Amino acid sequence: MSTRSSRRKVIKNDDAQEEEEEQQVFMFNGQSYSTYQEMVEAKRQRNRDVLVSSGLLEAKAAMDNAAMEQKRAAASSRGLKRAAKVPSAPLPRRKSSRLSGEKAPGIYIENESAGKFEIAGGSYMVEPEKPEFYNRRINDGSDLTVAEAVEHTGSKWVKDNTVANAEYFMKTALQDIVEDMPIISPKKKKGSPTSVAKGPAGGASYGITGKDLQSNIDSLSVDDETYVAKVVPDRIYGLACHPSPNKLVVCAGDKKGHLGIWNVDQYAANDSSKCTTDGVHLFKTNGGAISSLAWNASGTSLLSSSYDGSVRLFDVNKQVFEEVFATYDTDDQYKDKLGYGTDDGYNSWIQSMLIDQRYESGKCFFLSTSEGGVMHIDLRSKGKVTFNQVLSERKINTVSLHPNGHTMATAGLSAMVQTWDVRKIQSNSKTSTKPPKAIAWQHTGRSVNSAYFSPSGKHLLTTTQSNKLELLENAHESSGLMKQAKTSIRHDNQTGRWLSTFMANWHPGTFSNRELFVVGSMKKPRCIEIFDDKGELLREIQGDALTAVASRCCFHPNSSKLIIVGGNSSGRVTVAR
DNA sequence: CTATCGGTTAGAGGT
DNA sequence: ACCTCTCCACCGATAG
Repeated sequence: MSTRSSRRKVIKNDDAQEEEEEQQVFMFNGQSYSTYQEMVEAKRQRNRDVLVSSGLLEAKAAMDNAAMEQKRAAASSRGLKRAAKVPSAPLPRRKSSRLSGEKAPGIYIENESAGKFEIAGGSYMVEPEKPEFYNRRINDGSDLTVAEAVEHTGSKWVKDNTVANAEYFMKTALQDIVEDMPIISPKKKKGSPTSVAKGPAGGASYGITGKDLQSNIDSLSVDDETYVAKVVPDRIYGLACHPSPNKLVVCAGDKKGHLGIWNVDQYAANDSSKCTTDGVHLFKTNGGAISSLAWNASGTSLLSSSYDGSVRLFDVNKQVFEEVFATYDTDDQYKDKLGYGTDDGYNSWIQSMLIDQRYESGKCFFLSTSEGGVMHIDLRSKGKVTFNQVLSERKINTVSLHPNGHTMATAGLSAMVQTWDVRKIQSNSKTSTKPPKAIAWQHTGRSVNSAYFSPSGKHLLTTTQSNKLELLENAHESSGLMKQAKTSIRHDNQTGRWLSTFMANWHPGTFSNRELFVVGSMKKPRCIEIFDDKGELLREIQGDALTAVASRCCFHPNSSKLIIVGGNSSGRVTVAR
């Protein structure tokens, strides 16, 4: 349909000279109108009709109603609470130096880009603000006591009893929890490890099967606000449960380097009137986002890796956060550091960490970097970098080790999933004779958030930016281009820039040959999804207490009942049990 | 090839 | 009820 009006000049009388008067006719939709205004009115009426007939008005009304109905529930107030604001004295009125006649020193901005600028002119030079420690780390790398780690969180979070509460929990309560743990780990064989040690989490089979498993899954709920607490101030990157089968202690690491530890059942165990913390204890252990958090199998040490390039280890017996690894550039002053020469520049950081389960101590781990590097660190004796190799041109998001103990999967921004033989990776990119070669690979079109081997090793589970969850069968046996995944689940993984990316995560045990994984979801109402290794959606857990997207989720590794924890973008942790 | 931009996305906290 | 802040997540396009 034409919406253009046509304008015609009609000459009424050719002969009459003074009859040169123009008479205009305004055409619209085949109708003629004698005045412009009438034509416009007709056009407006047409537009109104189109709007009404399109149904958009009804649709809008329906949406408005729906929006009214599902009003956002208020976020849980359990957990961290800010110290009350102290009203500050009004600042003295600023005096203009220009008005008071002071002369500028004749400086000007020489070069400005990306938020940085150089000041030139005169003798006045402004030194760019230098961070106090390498890569804005929390300190020079020395040990951090529990009290210091609490104090680093700042006055906003530290109240009268905060330090004492945290010290009591870390020293007494946590030690009790560790001592209370049954000894599950089998004796370790001497010599070079051939398979992943069956720690409490390592692929142990659980008694729950068939109907019991389903009813266990069905019983999971997030209805009560006691299931939610603010554990860290900012967005959650790393999430981990303490491996104790009897107690629920959840740890979360946030964007700013905070570590929050939530003793979930403190209320049940203690007289609630005495609890001022809701069981939440906050520390700051790293200077940048905590990219990964993990407990060793025996629950004695907690490792945190950070964007600031450091890895800290909290040992329950030593009661300090020890910097066990940190990246440094090739400046001579760092020559003696373990991480000498592992920092590739200003936009290089540790993207993920994986505890190497072949060694029970938890003293060996893999690190992946934003520059596509993978390192293996071994702290058992003096501390060494077993290897440090560039495996990708772009950031590597996750590293996963197959239970066979030698097939490693990497995934990241290069839009590829790749497998490698760790036994064949030489120690250093610079000195090795040949660069490492992938055993197998698959192209995913877009970046891969994560790729994890299932506890049995049968499946490699990927979460991708092309909105898929995929299960690759026996990926450790393929070479060359991998076969397309048999199971591919459509899943909205567009979390945008304010939420942590989704990373579908396995339960570390098996359920008589059945395996489970958990993943967050953008669906409304908000929910957490559980799938099995066939790709079947077993449950969407939703409830009144789950009001925000749980972008990082994991299972409790050892509880005989299923427990899921999820972390959201405001530092809150939700427990489904 | 590198840097930068705009678009997308969700939630809390303050007024 | 609105407005503001988040600012290395990632994609695709564009400029230099």
